Amino acid sequence: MPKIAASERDAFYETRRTELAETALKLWAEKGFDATSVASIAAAAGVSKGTFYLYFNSKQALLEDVLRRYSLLPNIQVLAEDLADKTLEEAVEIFVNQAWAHLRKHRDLVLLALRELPGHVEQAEGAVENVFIPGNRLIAAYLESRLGPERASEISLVVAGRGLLGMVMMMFLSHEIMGTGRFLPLEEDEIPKTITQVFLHGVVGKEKEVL
Amino acid sequence: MPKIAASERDAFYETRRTELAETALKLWAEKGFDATSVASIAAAAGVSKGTFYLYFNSKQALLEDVLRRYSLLPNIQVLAEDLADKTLEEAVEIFVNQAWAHLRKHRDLVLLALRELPGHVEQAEGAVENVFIPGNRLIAAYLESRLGPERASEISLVVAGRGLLGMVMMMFLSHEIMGTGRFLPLEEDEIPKTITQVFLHGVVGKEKEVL
DNA sequence: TGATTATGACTGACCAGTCGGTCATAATAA
DNA sequence: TTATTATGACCGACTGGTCAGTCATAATCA
Repeated sequence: MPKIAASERDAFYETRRTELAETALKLWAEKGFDATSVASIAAAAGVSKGTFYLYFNSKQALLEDVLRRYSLLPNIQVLAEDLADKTLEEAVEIFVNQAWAHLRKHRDLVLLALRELPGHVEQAEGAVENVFIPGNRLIAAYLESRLGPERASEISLVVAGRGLLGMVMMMFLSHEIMGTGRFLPLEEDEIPKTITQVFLHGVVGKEKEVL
Repeated sequence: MPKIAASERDAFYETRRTELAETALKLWAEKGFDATSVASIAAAAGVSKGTFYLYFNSKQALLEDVLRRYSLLPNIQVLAEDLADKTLEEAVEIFVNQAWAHLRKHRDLVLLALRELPGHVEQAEGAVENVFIPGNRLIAAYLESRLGPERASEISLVVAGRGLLGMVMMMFLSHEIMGTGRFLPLEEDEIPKTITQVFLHGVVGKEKEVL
Protein backbone atom coordinates (compact mmCIF):
# COMPACT_ATOMS: atom_id res chain seq x y z
CA MET A 1 0.00 0.00 0.00
CA PRO A 2 2.86 2.43 -0.37
CA LYS A 3 2.04 5.79 -1.94
CA ILE A 4 5.55 6.95 -1.80
CA ALA A 5 6.81 10.13 -3.36
CA ALA A 6 10.56 9.92 -3.70
CA SER A 7 11.23 12.23 -0.77
CA GLU A 8 9.18 10.14 1.65
CA ARG A 9 10.90 6.86 0.91
CA ASP A 10 13.34 7.00 3.75
CA ALA A 11 10.59 7.86 6.18
CA PHE A 12 8.59 4.89 5.01
CA TYR A 13 11.63 2.66 5.26
CA GLU A 14 12.21 3.74 8.84
CA THR A 15 8.57 3.27 9.71
CA ARG A 16 8.60 -0.26 8.46
CA ARG A 17 11.86 -1.02 10.24
CA THR A 18 10.29 0.25 13.44
CA GLU A 19 7.19 -1.86 12.88
CA LEU A 20 9.32 -4.94 12.46
CA ALA A 21 11.45 -4.11 15.50
CA GLU A 22 8.41 -3.54 17.69
CA THR A 23 6.73 -6.70 16.51
CA ALA A 24 9.89 -8.70 17.15
CA LEU A 25 10.32 -7.24 20.61
CA LYS A 26 6.79 -8.22 21.56
CA LEU A 27 7.11 -11.77 20.24
CA TRP A 28 10.56 -12.29 21.71
CA ALA A 29 9.44 -11.16 25.15
CA GLU A 30 6.68 -13.76 24.93
CA LYS A 31 8.43 -16.76 23.49
CA GLY A 32 12.14 -16.02 23.48
CA PHE A 33 14.56 -15.29 20.66
CA ASP A 34 15.27 -18.81 19.43
CA ALA A 35 11.67 -19.95 19.56
CA THR A 36 10.46 -17.09 17.39
CA SER A 37 11.11 -17.61 13.69
CA VAL A 38 11.81 -14.76 11.29
CA ALA A 39 8.79 -15.89 9.28
CA SER A 40 6.49 -15.45 12.26
CA ILE A 41 7.85 -11.97 12.96
CA ALA A 42 7.36 -10.98 9.34
CA ALA A 43 3.86 -12.45 9.29
CA ALA A 44 2.89 -10.66 12.50
CA ALA A 45 4.10 -7.40 10.98
CA GLY A 46 2.09 -8.13 7.84
CA VAL A 47 4.92 -8.75 5.38
CA SER A 48 6.64 -11.78 3.91
CA LYS A 49 9.91 -13.29 4.98
CA GLY A 50 11.60 -11.96 1.85
CA THR A 51 10.52 -8.45 2.68
CA PHE A 52 11.90 -8.79 6.17
CA TYR A 53 15.35 -9.25 4.71
CA LEU A 54 15.03 -5.97 2.83
CA TYR A 55 15.02 -4.24 6.21
CA PHE A 56 17.40 -6.32 8.26
CA ASN A 57 20.44 -8.29 7.21
CA SER A 58 19.86 -11.11 9.67
CA LYS A 59 17.86 -12.15 12.68
CA GLN A 60 20.87 -11.37 14.83
CA ALA A 61 21.12 -7.89 13.32
CA LEU A 62 17.49 -7.30 14.24
CA LEU A 63 18.21 -8.31 17.84
CA GLU A 64 21.13 -5.90 18.00
CA ASP A 65 18.99 -3.13 16.56
CA VAL A 66 16.22 -3.78 19.06
CA LEU A 67 18.59 -3.72 22.01
CA ARG A 68 20.25 -0.52 20.79
CA ARG A 69 17.02 1.16 19.79
CA TYR A 70 15.47 0.77 23.20
CA SER A 71 18.50 1.29 25.42
CA LEU A 72 17.69 2.63 28.87
CA LEU A 73 20.81 4.69 29.46
CA PRO A 74 19.57 8.16 28.39
CA ASN A 75 16.82 8.05 30.97
CA ILE A 76 19.27 7.37 33.76
CA GLN A 77 21.33 10.42 32.84
CA VAL A 78 18.30 12.69 32.74
CA LEU A 79 17.01 11.33 36.01
CA ALA A 80 20.27 12.06 37.81
CA GLU A 81 20.02 15.77 37.07
CA ASP A 82 16.50 16.01 38.42
CA LEU A 83 17.55 14.76 41.83
CA ALA A 84 20.14 17.44 42.56
CA ASP A 85 17.92 19.84 44.51
CA LYS A 86 15.75 17.31 46.28
CA THR A 87 15.98 15.99 49.82
CA LEU A 88 17.20 12.44 50.25
CA GLU A 89 13.70 11.22 51.08
CA GLU A 90 12.27 12.84 47.99
CA ALA A 91 15.15 11.81 45.77
CA VAL A 92 14.96 8.13 46.64
CA GLU A 93 11.21 8.11 46.27
CA ILE A 94 11.44 9.80 42.88
CA PHE A 95 14.14 7.43 41.76
CA VAL A 96 12.23 4.34 42.84
CA ASN A 97 9.05 5.60 41.24
CA GLN A 98 10.83 6.38 38.00
CA ALA A 99 12.63 3.06 37.95
CA TRP A 100 9.40 1.24 38.66
CA ALA A 101 7.51 3.11 35.96
CA HIS A 102 10.39 2.64 33.57
CA LEU A 103 10.55 -1.09 34.04
CA ARG A 104 6.82 -1.36 33.48
CA LYS A 105 6.91 0.86 30.42
CA HIS A 106 9.76 -1.08 28.85
CA ARG A 107 8.43 -4.38 30.07
CA ASP A 108 9.09 -6.30 26.86
CA LEU A 109 12.63 -5.07 26.52
CA VAL A 110 13.45 -5.88 30.12
CA LEU A 111 12.03 -9.38 29.86
CA LEU A 112 13.86 -9.93 26.59
CA ALA A 113 17.16 -8.68 27.99
CA LEU A 114 16.81 -10.80 31.10
CA ARG A 115 16.28 -13.90 29.03
CA GLU A 116 18.67 -13.39 26.17
CA LEU A 117 21.59 -11.37 27.45
CA PRO A 118 23.25 -14.27 29.29
CA GLY A 119 23.53 -16.04 25.93
CA HIS A 120 24.72 -13.03 23.93
CA VAL A 121 27.96 -12.11 25.59
CA GLU A 122 28.70 -9.20 23.29
CA GLN A 123 25.48 -7.32 23.98
CA ALA A 124 25.52 -8.31 27.62
CA GLU A 125 28.92 -6.67 28.05
CA GLY A 126 27.54 -3.57 26.37
CA ALA A 127 24.49 -3.44 28.58
CA VAL A 128 26.52 -3.90 31.74
CA GLU A 129 29.16 -1.42 30.65
CA ASN A 130 26.83 1.27 29.36
CA VAL A 131 23.75 1.04 31.52
CA PHE A 132 24.18 -0.98 34.65
CA ILE A 133 27.55 0.22 35.90
CA PRO A 134 27.09 3.93 35.14
CA GLY A 135 23.67 3.80 36.75
CA ASN A 136 25.05 2.06 39.80
CA ARG A 137 27.90 4.56 40.04
CA LEU A 138 25.51 7.48 39.82
CA ILE A 139 23.38 6.18 42.66
CA ALA A 140 26.36 5.40 44.87
CA ALA A 141 27.92 8.82 44.28
CA TYR A 142 24.62 10.53 45.02
CA LEU A 143 24.18 8.58 48.24
CA GLU A 144 27.69 9.42 49.39
CA SER A 145 27.14 13.12 48.67
CA ARG A 146 24.14 13.04 50.99
CA LEU A 147 25.28 10.63 53.67
CA GLY A 148 28.93 11.62 53.90
CA PRO A 149 32.08 9.54 53.65
CA GLU A 150 31.81 8.12 57.18
CA ARG A 151 28.61 6.29 56.34
CA ALA A 152 30.17 5.17 53.06
CA SER A 153 32.99 3.57 55.01
CA GLU A 154 30.52 1.71 57.24
CA ILE A 155 28.49 0.18 54.46
CA SER A 156 29.24 -0.10 50.75
CA LEU A 157 27.00 2.37 49.00
CA VAL A 158 27.62 0.57 45.72
CA VAL A 159 26.11 -2.56 47.23
CA ALA A 160 23.31 -0.53 48.76
CA GLY A 161 22.49 1.13 45.44
CA ARG A 162 22.58 -2.15 43.64
CA GLY A 163 20.34 -3.59 46.31
CA LEU A 164 17.87 -0.79 45.77
CA LEU A 165 17.68 -1.64 42.11
CA GLY A 166 17.30 -5.28 43.09
CA MET A 167 14.28 -4.50 45.24
CA VAL A 168 12.60 -2.62 42.41
CA MET A 169 13.53 -5.34 39.96
CA MET A 170 12.11 -8.11 42.10
CA MET A 171 8.86 -6.24 42.58
CA PHE A 172 8.67 -5.75 38.85
CA LEU A 173 9.30 -9.42 38.16
CA SER A 174 6.76 -10.70 40.64
CA HIS A 175 4.33 -8.13 39.33
CA GLU A 176 4.90 -9.40 35.79
CA ILE A 177 4.68 -13.06 36.64
CA MET A 178 1.92 -13.05 39.22
CA GLY A 179 -0.05 -9.87 38.59
CA THR A 180 -0.65 -7.30 41.27
CA GLY A 181 -3.46 -8.78 43.27
CA ARG A 182 -2.16 -12.23 43.94
CA PHE A 183 -0.67 -12.54 47.40
CA LEU A 184 0.04 -8.86 47.45
CA PRO A 185 -3.16 -7.01 48.27
CA LEU A 186 -1.69 -3.56 47.91
CA GLU A 187 -2.33 -0.36 46.06
CA GLU A 188 0.16 -0.27 43.27
CA ASP A 189 1.83 2.99 44.29
CA GLU A 190 2.36 1.59 47.78
CA ILE A 191 5.09 -0.56 46.34
CA PRO A 192 7.60 2.20 45.52
CA LYS A 193 6.73 3.85 48.82
CA THR A 194 7.51 0.72 50.81
CA ILE A 195 10.75 0.16 48.95
CA THR A 196 11.77 3.74 49.68
CA GLN A 197 11.00 3.34 53.38
CA VAL A 198 12.90 0.11 53.71
CA PHE A 199 15.85 1.39 51.75
CA LEU A 200 16.18 4.56 53.81
CA HIS A 201 15.32 3.34 57.30
CA GLY A 202 15.11 -0.43 57.13
CA VAL A 203 12.31 -2.65 58.32
CA VAL A 204 13.09 -1.78 61.90
CA GLY A 205 12.31 1.87 61.25
CA LYS A 206 13.61 5.09 62.75
CA GLU A 207 12.62 4.79 66.39
CA LYS A 208 12.56 1.12 67.14
CA GLU A 209 15.31 -0.86 68.77
CA VAL A 210 16.36 -4.19 67.37
CA LEU A 211 14.49 -6.97 69.10
CA MET B 1 30.92 -50.24 30.39
CA PRO B 2 28.13 -51.49 32.67
CA LYS B 3 29.10 -54.45 34.89
CA ILE B 4 25.70 -54.87 36.31
CA ALA B 5 24.60 -57.74 38.48
CA ALA B 6 20.87 -58.07 38.08
CA SER B 7 20.06 -56.52 41.45
CA GLU B 8 22.11 -53.40 40.78
CA ARG B 9 20.43 -52.51 37.53
CA ASP B 10 18.10 -49.94 38.92
CA ALA B 11 20.89 -48.24 40.81
CA PHE B 12 22.97 -48.00 37.68
CA TYR B 13 19.99 -46.72 35.76
CA GLU B 14 19.46 -43.95 38.30
CA THR B 15 23.14 -43.08 38.32
CA ARG B 16 23.18 -42.62 34.59
CA ARG B 17 19.97 -40.60 34.66
CA THR B 18 21.59 -38.33 37.23
CA GLU B 19 24.73 -38.01 35.14
CA LEU B 20 22.68 -36.95 32.16
CA ALA B 21 20.59 -34.53 34.22
CA GLU B 22 23.67 -32.91 35.73
CA THR B 23 25.40 -32.63 32.40
CA ALA B 24 22.30 -31.08 30.83
CA LEU B 25 21.93 -28.59 33.66
CA LYS B 26 25.50 -27.41 33.23
CA LEU B 27 25.23 -27.03 29.47
CA TRP B 28 21.82 -25.38 29.60
CA ALA B 29 23.00 -22.82 32.13
CA GLU B 30 25.80 -21.95 29.72
CA LYS B 31 24.07 -21.88 26.38
CA GLY B 32 20.35 -22.13 27.01
CA PHE B 33 17.85 -24.90 26.37
CA ASP B 34 17.20 -24.42 22.66
CA ALA B 35 20.83 -23.90 21.74
CA THR B 36 21.95 -27.15 23.41
CA SER B 37 21.26 -30.22 21.31
CA VAL B 38 20.45 -33.61 22.76
CA ALA B 39 23.45 -35.00 20.91
CA SER B 40 25.79 -32.60 22.68
CA ILE B 41 24.34 -33.46 26.08
CA ALA B 42 24.74 -37.17 25.38
CA ALA B 43 28.28 -36.67 24.11
CA ALA B 44 29.26 -34.59 27.14
CA ALA B 45 27.92 -37.36 29.37
CA GLY B 46 29.90 -39.92 27.39
CA VAL B 47 27.04 -41.79 25.70
CA SER B 48 25.42 -41.76 22.30
CA LYS B 49 22.24 -40.02 21.35
CA GLY B 50 20.39 -43.30 21.12
CA THR B 51 21.40 -44.15 24.67
CA PHE B 52 20.08 -40.84 25.87
CA TYR B 53 16.61 -41.87 24.75
CA LEU B 54 16.83 -45.01 26.86
CA TYR B 55 16.85 -42.76 29.92
CA PHE B 56 14.57 -39.91 28.93
CA ASN B 57 11.59 -39.93 26.63
CA SER B 58 12.26 -36.48 25.23
CA LYS B 59 14.33 -33.37 25.66
CA GLN B 60 11.33 -31.70 27.26
CA ALA B 61 11.00 -34.59 29.75
CA LEU B 62 14.63 -34.09 30.71
CA LEU B 63 14.01 -30.40 31.36
CA GLU B 64 11.04 -31.21 33.57
CA ASP B 65 13.09 -33.78 35.44
CA VAL B 66 15.94 -31.34 35.98
CA LEU B 67 13.64 -28.63 37.29
CA ARG B 68 11.90 -31.08 39.62
CA ARG B 69 15.06 -32.82 40.72
CA TYR B 70 16.76 -29.65 41.90
CA SER B 71 13.83 -27.77 43.36
CA LEU B 72 14.79 -25.32 46.08
CA LEU B 73 11.74 -25.66 48.29
CA PRO B 74 13.02 -28.10 50.95
CA ASN B 75 15.82 -25.75 51.94
CA ILE B 76 13.45 -22.89 52.66
CA GLN B 77 11.45 -25.01 55.06
CA VAL B 78 14.53 -26.16 56.94
CA LEU B 79 15.92 -22.66 57.13
CA ALA B 80 12.77 -21.27 58.71
CA GLU B 81 13.05 -23.58 61.70
CA ASP B 82 16.61 -22.53 62.39
CA LEU B 83 15.64 -18.92 62.84
CA ALA B 84 13.14 -19.40 65.65
CA ASP B 85 15.49 -18.75 68.59
CA LYS B 86 17.67 -16.08 67.02
CA THR B 87 17.52 -12.33 67.41
CA LEU B 88 16.26 -10.35 64.45
CA GLU B 89 19.76 -9.14 63.60
CA GLU B 90 21.10 -12.66 63.66
CA ALA B 91 18.13 -14.13 61.85
CA VAL B 92 18.28 -11.73 58.92
CA GLU B 93 22.01 -12.14 58.62
CA ILE B 94 21.69 -15.91 58.65
CA PHE B 95 18.90 -15.81 56.12
CA VAL B 96 20.78 -13.53 53.76
CA ASN B 97 23.93 -15.59 54.07
CA GLN B 98 22.04 -18.80 53.40
CA ALA B 99 20.17 -17.35 50.46
CA TRP B 100 23.40 -15.98 49.02
CA ALA B 101 25.24 -19.25 49.48
CA HIS B 102 22.28 -21.14 48.11
CA LEU B 103 22.05 -19.08 44.94
CA ARG B 104 25.76 -19.53 44.35
CA LYS B 105 25.63 -23.25 45.04
CA HIS B 106 22.70 -23.78 42.71
CA ARG B 107 24.01 -21.27 40.23
CA ASP B 108 23.29 -23.37 37.17
CA LEU B 109 19.74 -24.14 38.18
CA VAL B 110 18.98 -20.51 38.97
CA LEU B 111 20.37 -19.30 35.66
CA LEU B 112 18.49 -22.01 33.80
CA ALA B 113 15.24 -21.21 35.57
CA LEU B 114 15.65 -17.51 34.86
CA ARG B 115 16.03 -18.16 31.17
CA GLU B 116 13.61 -20.97 30.59
CA LEU B 117 10.77 -20.60 33.05
CA PRO B 118 9.11 -17.70 31.22
CA GLY B 119 8.64 -20.01 28.25
CA HIS B 120 7.40 -22.98 30.26
CA VAL B 121 4.27 -21.73 31.91
CA GLU B 122 3.49 -25.00 33.65
CA GLN B 123 6.77 -25.20 35.54
CA ALA B 124 6.86 -21.47 36.13
CA GLU B 125 3.50 -21.65 37.90
CA GLY B 126 4.84 -24.50 39.98
CA ALA B 127 7.97 -22.61 40.95
CA VAL B 128 6.01 -19.52 41.94
CA GLU B 129 3.37 -21.51 43.79
CA ASN B 130 5.71 -23.90 45.59
CA VAL B 131 8.86 -21.93 46.19
CA PHE B 132 8.47 -18.21 45.78
CA ILE B 133 5.17 -17.55 47.51
CA PRO B 134 5.68 -19.87 50.50
CA GLY B 135 9.15 -18.43 50.98
CA ASN B 136 7.84 -14.90 50.81
CA ARG B 137 5.06 -15.75 53.26
CA LEU B 138 7.49 -17.28 55.70
CA ILE B 139 9.69 -14.22 55.72
CA ALA B 140 6.78 -11.82 56.11
CA ALA B 141 5.27 -13.85 58.98
CA TYR B 142 8.63 -14.02 60.69
CA LEU B 143 9.14 -10.28 60.38
CA GLU B 144 5.71 -9.53 61.76
CA SER B 145 6.31 -11.82 64.73
CA ARG B 146 9.40 -9.78 65.58
CA LEU B 147 8.31 -6.28 64.66
CA GLY B 148 4.71 -6.44 65.77
CA PRO B 149 1.50 -5.63 63.92
CA GLU B 150 1.90 -1.84 64.21
CA ARG B 151 5.01 -1.86 62.07
CA ALA B 152 3.28 -4.28 59.69
CA SER B 153 0.52 -1.76 59.21
CA GLU B 154 3.02 0.99 58.45
CA ILE B 155 4.91 -0.87 55.74
CA SER B 156 4.01 -4.03 53.89
CA LEU B 157 6.23 -6.75 55.24
CA VAL B 158 5.44 -8.87 52.22
CA VAL B 159 6.93 -6.18 50.01
CA ALA B 160 9.85 -5.78 52.40
CA GLY B 161 10.56 -9.52 52.39
CA ARG B 162 10.31 -9.68 48.65
CA GLY B 163 12.64 -6.71 48.45
CA LEU B 164 15.15 -8.50 50.64
CA LEU B 165 15.17 -11.41 48.25
CA GLY B 166 15.51 -8.93 45.40
CA MET B 167 18.62 -7.43 46.92
CA VAL B 168 20.23 -10.84 47.29
CA MET B 169 19.15 -11.82 43.80
CA MET B 170 20.56 -8.70 42.21
CA MET B 171 23.88 -9.16 43.98
CA PHE B 172 23.95 -12.74 42.76
CA LEU B 173 23.19 -11.74 39.18
CA SER B 174 25.77 -8.99 39.01
CA HIS B 175 28.23 -11.33 40.65
CA GLU B 176 27.52 -13.96 37.99
CA ILE B 177 27.63 -11.61 35.04
CA MET B 178 30.46 -9.33 36.07
CA GLY B 179 32.53 -11.32 38.53
CA THR B 180 33.32 -10.15 42.04
CA GLY B 181 36.18 -7.77 41.51
CA ARG B 182 34.84 -5.58 38.78
CA PHE B 183 33.47 -2.32 40.07
CA LEU B 184 32.83 -3.88 43.42
CA PRO B 185 36.11 -4.07 45.30
CA LEU B 186 34.70 -5.84 48.29
CA GLU B 187 35.34 -8.93 50.34
CA GLU B 188 32.74 -11.41 49.31
CA ASP B 189 31.20 -11.87 52.74
CA GLU B 190 30.77 -8.11 53.02
CA ILE B 191 27.92 -8.40 50.57
CA PRO B 192 25.48 -10.30 52.78
CA LYS B 193 26.52 -8.09 55.69
CA THR B 194 25.74 -4.91 53.80
CA ILE B 195 22.42 -6.25 52.61
CA THR B 196 21.50 -7.15 56.17
CA GLN B 197 22.42 -3.67 57.42
CA VAL B 198 20.45 -1.90 54.74
CA PHE B 199 17.45 -4.15 55.16
CA LEU B 200 17.30 -3.69 58.91
CA HIS B 201 18.27 -0.04 59.33
CA GLY B 202 18.39 1.45 55.85
CA VAL B 203 21.16 3.46 54.27
CA VAL B 204 20.54 6.32 56.67
CA GLY B 205 21.41 4.12 59.62
CA LYS B 206 20.27 4.11 63.24
CA GLU B 207 21.37 7.47 64.49
CA LYS B 208 21.37 9.78 61.51
CA GLU B 209 18.65 12.17 60.56
CA VAL B 210 17.47 12.41 57.00
CA LEU B 211 19.32 15.17 55.20
C1' DT C 1 23.11 -68.79 23.45
C1' DG C 2 19.76 -65.51 24.62
C1' DA C 3 18.85 -61.10 26.82
C1' DT C 4 20.05 -56.62 27.65
C1' DT C 5 22.20 -52.36 26.50
C1' DA C 6 24.48 -49.28 23.23
C1' DT C 7 25.00 -47.25 18.77
C1' DG C 8 24.79 -43.97 14.91
C1' DA C 9 22.67 -43.72 10.41
C1' DC C 10 18.33 -42.16 9.08
C1' DT C 11 13.90 -39.45 8.73
C1' DG C 12 10.89 -35.71 8.64
C1' DA C 13 10.14 -31.21 10.30
C1' DC C 14 11.72 -26.80 10.63
C1' DC C 15 14.49 -22.67 9.99
C1' DA C 16 17.66 -18.76 8.42
C1' DG C 17 18.71 -16.71 4.55
C1' DT C 18 18.60 -16.19 -0.99
C1' DC C 19 16.85 -15.09 -5.39
C1' DG C 20 14.22 -14.72 -9.66
C1' DG C 21 10.14 -12.77 -10.81
C1' DT C 22 5.71 -9.79 -10.20
C1' DC C 23 3.22 -5.61 -9.97
C1' DA C 24 1.63 -1.10 -8.49
C1' DT C 25 3.20 3.29 -8.88
C1' DA C 26 6.18 7.14 -10.57
C1' DA C 27 8.65 9.35 -14.11
C1' DT C 28 9.08 10.43 -18.75
C1' DA C 29 7.77 10.85 -23.59
C1' DA C 30 4.62 11.79 -27.26
C1' DT D 1 -3.85 13.38 -21.93
C1' DT D 2 -2.19 8.85 -23.06
C1' DA D 3 1.48 5.51 -23.85
C1' DT D 4 5.96 3.76 -22.49
C1' DT D 5 9.52 2.87 -19.43
C1' DA D 6 11.79 2.68 -14.86
C1' DT D 7 11.63 1.73 -10.00
C1' DG D 8 11.73 -0.79 -5.92
C1' DA D 9 8.63 -2.99 -2.57
C1' DC D 10 6.98 -7.37 -2.25
C1' DC D 11 6.54 -12.28 -2.48
C1' DG D 12 7.30 -17.26 -1.70
C1' DA D 13 9.69 -21.23 -3.55
C1' DC D 14 14.12 -22.94 -2.82
C1' DT D 15 18.73 -24.18 -0.57
C1' DG D 16 21.75 -25.75 2.81
C1' DG D 17 21.82 -27.08 7.21
C1' DT D 18 20.27 -28.42 12.06
C1' DC D 19 17.85 -31.03 15.23
C1' DA D 20 14.62 -34.21 17.88
C1' DG D 21 13.43 -38.57 17.81
C1' DT D 22 13.49 -43.68 15.67
C1' DC D 23 15.13 -48.13 14.59
C1' DA D 24 17.82 -51.88 12.71
C1' DT D 25 22.10 -53.59 13.97
C1' DA D 26 26.09 -54.43 16.93
C1' DA D 27 28.32 -55.08 21.26
C1' DT D 28 28.29 -56.85 25.73
C1' DC D 29 26.67 -59.03 29.13
C1' DA D 30 24.94 -63.58 32.16
